[in-house]
Amino acid sequence: MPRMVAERADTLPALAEVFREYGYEGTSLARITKATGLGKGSLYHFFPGGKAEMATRVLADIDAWFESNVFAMLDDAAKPEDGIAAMFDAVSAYFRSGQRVCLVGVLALGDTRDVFAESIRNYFARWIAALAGALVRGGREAATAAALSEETVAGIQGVIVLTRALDDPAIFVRGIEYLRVRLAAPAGRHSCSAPL
Amino acid sequence: MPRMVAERADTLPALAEVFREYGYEGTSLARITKATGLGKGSLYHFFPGGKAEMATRVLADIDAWFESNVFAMLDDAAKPEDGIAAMFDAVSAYFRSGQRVCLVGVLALGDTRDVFAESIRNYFARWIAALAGALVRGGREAATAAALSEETVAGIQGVIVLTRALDDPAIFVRGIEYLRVRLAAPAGRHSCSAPL
DNA sequence: GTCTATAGATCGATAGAC
DNA sequence: GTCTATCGATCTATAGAC
Repeated sequence: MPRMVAERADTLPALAEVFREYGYEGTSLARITKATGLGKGSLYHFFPGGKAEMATRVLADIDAWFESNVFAMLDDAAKPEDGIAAMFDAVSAYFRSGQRVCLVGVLALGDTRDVFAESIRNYFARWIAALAGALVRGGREAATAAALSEETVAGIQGVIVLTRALDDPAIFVRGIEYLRVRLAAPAGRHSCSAPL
Repeated sequence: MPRMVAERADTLPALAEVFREYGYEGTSLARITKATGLGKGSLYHFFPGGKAEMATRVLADIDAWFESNVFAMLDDAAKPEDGIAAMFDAVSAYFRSGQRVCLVGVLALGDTRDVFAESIRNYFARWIAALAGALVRGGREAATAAALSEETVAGIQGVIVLTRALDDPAIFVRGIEYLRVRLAAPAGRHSCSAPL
């Protein structure tokens, strides 16, 4: 039977939401105690390294989620196009049509980038590599797959920014749909006429 | 003869750099005094509204720069493809191949988004509209131009994020080149085979 | 384990001398 | 105009009662 009392891992989703909303510098311990319902004593019991450790553990938690729900599908789907479709579905749900921000991207833009550099790099490099692998198994040339996967992952980050900037989830939906169609386009050249 | 003593406008570039590097919450007055060389007294003389006014004026300054160096070229270039080429050149130089971050994008992701909502919205909406206008004059259909311009502006934001995340300016260069080629592709359909 | 109290530093902002 | 001094609030982090 799961404990009602929080374990450290139970606090991570709430923590992640605070970091996403306020960024690293904007996330104060006061906001964290409010979001988690835990006092500072408990927080420092779970995370002796303080705020930096909280963010590190959140990043690891996010990475694990993507590993299970996105990267693994790209690696293991019997039909690579199914894995790619699953990726877009998972991403659309995870980012709530662009109303939820990518914490890894937020940290990449900030001045604390160096502190979390390895986590940030691994997350994006793993994502790009997994997508490129699926594209290669789907018949693309290696160079084309590498370029397409890089552009797709960047494109997802871009539509999140633009969706937030214009406060219009339709931008996210259109952008993801465009990226989806582009990857599904018949192989041969870098990109082909997309029916948009 | 220009005064050696700083006017308010003279402080804006240094201010912008601090906000870019540290975000809004991460930008302290201590960092601002260090970057501008001005004491708090002078800063509050120039910006009675404090940090919020500093950020607002910086946003207006950025918007003016893009208006002169990007949007106007898109609007007024005799040949629209020249305006688009000028846009990519200006953007590549401005963002220093992705090593410099887009402050408007950073603010769009943060929790202070609401405070600067109008500036953020105007910046991106103006950019997308100007680019779409150039594409239409270049022979694209209105709907295609609207979609392409939205995807291009999002794509630029995305490659900035990814370049910072992987700390590799080559990603920015490749991404911009891809976007450039895509917009230059012959009209007719949404996108065409790009020679990448 | 979880809390309250609080330390010590830094925050944004103001006052007043010059 | 620009500075220093300083305010009260808030920050991260710690200490110690329970």
